[in-house]
Amino acid sequence: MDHHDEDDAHLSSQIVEEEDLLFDDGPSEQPSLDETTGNADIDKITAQHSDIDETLRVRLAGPSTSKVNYHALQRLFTFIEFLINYYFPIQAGMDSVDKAKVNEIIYEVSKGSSFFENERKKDNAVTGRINALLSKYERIKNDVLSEEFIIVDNMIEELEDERDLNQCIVHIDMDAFYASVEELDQPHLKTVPMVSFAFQAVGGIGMLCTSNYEARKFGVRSAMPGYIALKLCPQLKIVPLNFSKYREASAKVRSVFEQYDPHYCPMSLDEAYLNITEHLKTTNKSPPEVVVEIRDKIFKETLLTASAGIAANKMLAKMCTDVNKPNGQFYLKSELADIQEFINPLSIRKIPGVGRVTERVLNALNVNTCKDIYPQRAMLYKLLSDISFKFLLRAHLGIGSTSVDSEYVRKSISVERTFRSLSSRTDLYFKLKDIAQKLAKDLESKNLCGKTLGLKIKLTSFEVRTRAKTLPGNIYKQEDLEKYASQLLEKELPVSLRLMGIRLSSLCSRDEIDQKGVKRVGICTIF
DNA sequence: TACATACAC
DNA sequence: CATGGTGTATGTA
Repeated sequence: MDHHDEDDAHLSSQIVEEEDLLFDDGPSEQPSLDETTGNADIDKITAQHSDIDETLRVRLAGPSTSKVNYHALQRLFTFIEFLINYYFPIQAGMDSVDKAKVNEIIYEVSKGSSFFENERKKDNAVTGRINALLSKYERIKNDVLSEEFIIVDNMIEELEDERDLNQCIVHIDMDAFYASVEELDQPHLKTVPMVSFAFQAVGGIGMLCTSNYEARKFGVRSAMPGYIALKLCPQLKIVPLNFSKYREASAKVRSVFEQYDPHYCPMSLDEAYLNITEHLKTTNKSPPEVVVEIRDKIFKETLLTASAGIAANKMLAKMCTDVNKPNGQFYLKSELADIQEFINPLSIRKIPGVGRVTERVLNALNVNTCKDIYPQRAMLYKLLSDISFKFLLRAHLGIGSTSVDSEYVRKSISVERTFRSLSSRTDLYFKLKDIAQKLAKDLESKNLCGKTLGLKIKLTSFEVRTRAKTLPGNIYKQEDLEKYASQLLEKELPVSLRLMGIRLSSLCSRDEIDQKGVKRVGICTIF
């Protein structure tokens, strides 16, 4: 896992590749087919009864699994299944027949572990947050909110000024990237459920990085512990990671991107944004034709397939990628009507930046699809922060950034490790030295130093704590990292830990500082 | 600034 | 038996 690819500086340690959204979100966005479609009824909002089984199961099932409303959805299940098979008859991973069973198995296997208990705690915290929001709502629900409607509608007008429909943005995502690369070398793996793994973690197989589409049919996904995957699919074939191979394949893919947008922005080894507006001026081809050409070239170069989304901005392009994966693409025309039609029926979970928790919160406020945001706008304006609210409004309007740029300014750098539970002073300080050394090495290779030092610890109970201190000057040496991190650790003792990490932020280049660690400020004159 | 959370990959 | 690592943003005190 040691990559020194400077090009990948900020990506080099990404282990888990893209989430398996196919398996997940099929059913959860389907309530829009139900009678709940249409304007969310503001009076239907009721206090959340914390259904531990339901929310916890979803939480345990992993980051990419969205809510399954067992009560409401059970009824819809056959219908949804029919629809999915009708619209996506051959897509692997869409086979969600056993989704409830998968979550059940994960739940049963996890039950009682420290991890589980911690998840339960986090889940309860979210329920508490939701109830607080709902009681806030109770107090305002009878207000007319006419002022708020006016404010929000003005806001919408302002946001409309941000809208730029003149760019053609493409989001490209390699299909089951690591698994597909492995299948090139070992074609027999294509027909068996297979995963790549990493993280020896504390024992056993470790955490899974990616799975092929055969494995996804069993509910096996990235970021799942190996032993649970084996429970779901005992015949699972587990393959070790070969990062150099993935980087090699990625370089070939990127050389194709380069031809269409020299400023393309890679998000990981297997994913990137391109702005093909300029390229389109050099050809008679339409945007989707160009993207077919790009995917074609990728295939010829690597024998790997990619999926793509084409739209007016990055958010929409990313959402479009999801529509026809794997090995497909979707073009959303840059017309207001088309954009609205595309966005409205989508589950809010499809909005990049809306995860499990936000989905739960919004669902509690009767916002299930992007369309629901609009009728609820005055209420949401009252209940959410300005930033969160504007974020939702932009999503609803289909407004997003069109800036595709590979420039990157790092804001922090860190090293963290998980290990078998440690509690003796000696062991803990030895670990800390080890981590400080790794961080010092990274700082060295990137020529960085910084003055805010953070310590992260995860107790054996999975409780996470972070402690930070801003120092008078910049540091980068192992001894300094170790010294200040030790001071922070000291105050936490005694503890039994399963993880330790050190982070350095408020960074600057070592070239910019003098011997005292004081940042040398460029003399700015007005002459 | 310090800390906890949420999210992406 | 057993649940990762790196980085960003945001809310809150």
